[in-house]
Amino acid sequence: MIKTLCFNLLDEAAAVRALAALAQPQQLRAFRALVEAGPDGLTPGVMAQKLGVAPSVLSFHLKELAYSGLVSGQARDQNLIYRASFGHMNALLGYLTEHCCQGQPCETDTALACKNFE
Amino acid sequence: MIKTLCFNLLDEAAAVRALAALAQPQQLRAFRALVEAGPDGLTPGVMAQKLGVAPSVLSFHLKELAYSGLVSGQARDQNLIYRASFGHMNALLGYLTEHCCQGQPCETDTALACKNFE
DNA sequence: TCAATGATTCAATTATATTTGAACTGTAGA
DNA sequence: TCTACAGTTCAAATATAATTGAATCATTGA
Repeated sequence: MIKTLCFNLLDEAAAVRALAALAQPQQLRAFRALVEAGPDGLTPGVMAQKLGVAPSVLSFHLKELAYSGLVSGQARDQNLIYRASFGHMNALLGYLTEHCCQGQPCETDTALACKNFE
Repeated sequence: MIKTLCFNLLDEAAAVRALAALAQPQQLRAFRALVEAGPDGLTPGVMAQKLGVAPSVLSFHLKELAYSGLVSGQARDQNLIYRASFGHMNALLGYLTEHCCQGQPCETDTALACKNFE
């Protein structure tokens, strides 16, 4: 059965922004922490502790991630909550699948195939 | 039916290298050109023309791509042939699916779902 | 209102990436 | 052997990204 969730494909510039955001180790870790946290998200304070980085550094990296579209922040009470934008991550995977595997072995269902071997 | 092709998951450092390689517009274009070209690959000369970049610049970018594992080069007659390493690209998609979408909407078959809407 | 907390901003520094153009290497054909 | 061709390498210049620490802003609780 096909899931009904859909997403827009990115253009090259958007894909490059998203890739660049994830190509930075601190940002990749920050993003993964948000993915793990799921829809509840995390506050910058908690993340800074988890990741062991200075608040200003984290703030810088979160801004980069937000600019790339991969995370979003929302004020809530006295805290901010950041969340992974799963739809955008999806769109990135869609871009890569569409433009970087064209007609090749990794097409369409390889990711699924992989699942079966892990 | 599950395809039998498999690939190793990347570690964080390898994933960052591959993401960084694709996060550079020239490199992304070079890689896409190789993906398009498929198993036949392309020579640097042809690529330089296609992409409109100086040979030394292309050489630099191909080296980056090769270092990341996403392309490989092979001497053949008087030319070099570069090819996309589809298995490595696969491994990158595997890493992203595994570590950046955990238990979220984009899990497993969303890429397929996307296919149905394009 | 005042201090404390949570987070961002900014300018300065440091570190990395990218481009350029010239020099170099290896191979093939005259 | 000499020249031409296909690519790569290298040092220098330029551009961009990441870290630091201090200053700032907004919100809460006393």
